[in-house]
Amino acid sequence: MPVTTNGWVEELGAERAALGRASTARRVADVLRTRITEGRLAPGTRLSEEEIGAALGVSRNTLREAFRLLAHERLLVHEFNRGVFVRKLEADDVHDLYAFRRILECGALRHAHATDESARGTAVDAVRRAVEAGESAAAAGNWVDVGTANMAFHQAIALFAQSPRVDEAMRHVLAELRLVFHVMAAPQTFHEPYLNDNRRLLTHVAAGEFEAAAQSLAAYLDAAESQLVTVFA
Amino acid sequence: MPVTTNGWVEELGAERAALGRASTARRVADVLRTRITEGRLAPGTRLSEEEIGAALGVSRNTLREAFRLLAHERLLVHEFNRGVFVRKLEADDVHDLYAFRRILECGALRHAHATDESARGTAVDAVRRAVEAGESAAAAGNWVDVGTANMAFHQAIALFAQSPRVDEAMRHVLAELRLVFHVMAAPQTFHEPYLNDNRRLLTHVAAGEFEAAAQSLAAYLDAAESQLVTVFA
DNA sequence: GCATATTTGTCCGTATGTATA
DNA sequence: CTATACATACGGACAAATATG
Repeated sequence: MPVTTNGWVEELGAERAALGRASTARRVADVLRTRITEGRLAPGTRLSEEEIGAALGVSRNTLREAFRLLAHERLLVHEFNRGVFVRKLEADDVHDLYAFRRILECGALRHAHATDESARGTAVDAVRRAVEAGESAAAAGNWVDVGTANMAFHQAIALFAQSPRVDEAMRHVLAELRLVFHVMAAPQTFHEPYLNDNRRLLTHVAAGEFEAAAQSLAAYLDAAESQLVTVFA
Repeated sequence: MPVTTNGWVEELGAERAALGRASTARRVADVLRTRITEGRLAPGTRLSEEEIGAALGVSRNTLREAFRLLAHERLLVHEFNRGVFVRKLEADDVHDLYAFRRILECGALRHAHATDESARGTAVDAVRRAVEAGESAAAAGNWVDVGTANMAFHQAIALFAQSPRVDEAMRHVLAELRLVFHVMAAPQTFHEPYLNDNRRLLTHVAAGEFEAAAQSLAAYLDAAESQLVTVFA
C-alpha cells in the first residue's frame, strides 16, 4: 500500500462517486481535467498511475487511456518511461498560444463575409450573449464568471469560421490558456478590463465590419499577450 | 482461432520485423499510419484488436494505445463498444478541411510581415525547395513525389506563422487530406496542375508580397476544394 | 424477436526494463 | 554502484455490449 505523499489524491475518492456512466477512461479524464483547469493540480505535478488508479478505483490500463486523452489536449505531458505530468507552460507557450489565437480568431472574422446570413446571425447572437453574460457577472462582482464569459466570447468569435475543426482548435487553445491564467497574481480580475473591448467587437461584428473587428481583435490579443508574458518573466 | 477474412492482415507480419526501438504503441501506430496514408487500408475497414494484435505480435492493451494515437490524428475513428475503423471522409469533411486550411495558410502568410528577416528567409527557402522538388519530380514523371512535394509546399507556407502549433495543425490537416486524395480517380496526377500556382506563390513570398500571396492562395484552395467536392458527389 | 457467438471494455497479476535516490 | 520505485508490456480473465444466425 503506497503512502500518499502530497495529500491531494485522497480528495479524488470523493469524486469517485460522481463517476456516471460512459467510457470509464473518459469519466476519469473528466475528473482530472476539472482538477487541472481549476488549478487544483499544480503544473509539474507527476501523476502516479498506481496512486491515482487506486484513488479513483480504476485499473492502470484504464487510467493510461485517460492520460492519453488529456495528453492529447495538452493538459498532461507524457515522458517516456518517466510518467505523466501536469503541463507546465513557459513564456514561449504563451507567445505561441496567442499567435495561434490571432490566426484562428482573426481568420474566422475575415471568413465571416463569405458565410450566409443565418450562420452569421447565430454567431453574432453567441457573441452578444457572451458579452452580456460577462457584463452582468462583472456587475455582480463574480470574477470567475467573468472569466468564463470571456472564454465563451472568444469561442463565439471562432463560430464565424463555420468550421468544426476551428471550433475544436479554439476549445483546445482556451483549455491550455486556463493553465496560464492560474499563474497570474489575480486571475479573478484579469479578464475584467477586456469587457469594453468585447463590447466594441460586438458592435463591429453586428454591423458586419469584420475587417475592422479583426484588426481590433489583433491589437487586443497583442496587449493580452504582452501582459501575460511579463508575468512569466 | 479466428479466420482472417479479407487477407490484408497477413501482410502485417512482414512489417513486424521493421519495428525498431521506441514506445511499442508508437511503433505500431507508425506501421498502421503508413498503411492508412498510403491507401492500403480502405476507409471504413474495421481494425480487429485480436487480429491485428496477433499479426503484429503485440498485446491488446498496447494495440489499443496505438489506436488511440491514430484516433487522435483522426486517421481512425473509435466507436464505443464497436471497435475502431479507418476514417471515412465525407464531402463535409473535405469542405471543412479546406476551410481550416484557408485560415491556417492564409493566416500564416498574413502574419509573415510581422516576423523577423531570418525567419522569413528560412520559410521562403523551404517553399522554394518544395517548389523545385515538385517541378523536377514532374519532369521525371514521378507523380507520387509530386504529391509529396505539394504537401511539403503547404507545410512550408505554414512556417510563416512561426508557430509550432500552426505547424502541427497543418501536419494533421495534410495527413487527413491524404485520405481524400486516395478516393480520387487519378491521385497520381491530381497535384500536377498546381505546380504553376506554387511557383507563382513562391515569387510572391520571395518578394515579400504576402497579402497578394494570401489572396492568390485562397483562390487556389477554393479551386482545389470544389474539384474534390465534385468527386465526392 | 430470440439465442448464440464474437468482440470490446475493464481489471488483474506479473515480468522486464528504465530512471532515480 | 546498488537498491528501490516505477513505467512498460504481456497474457489471461470476465462482464457487457454488439453482431449474427
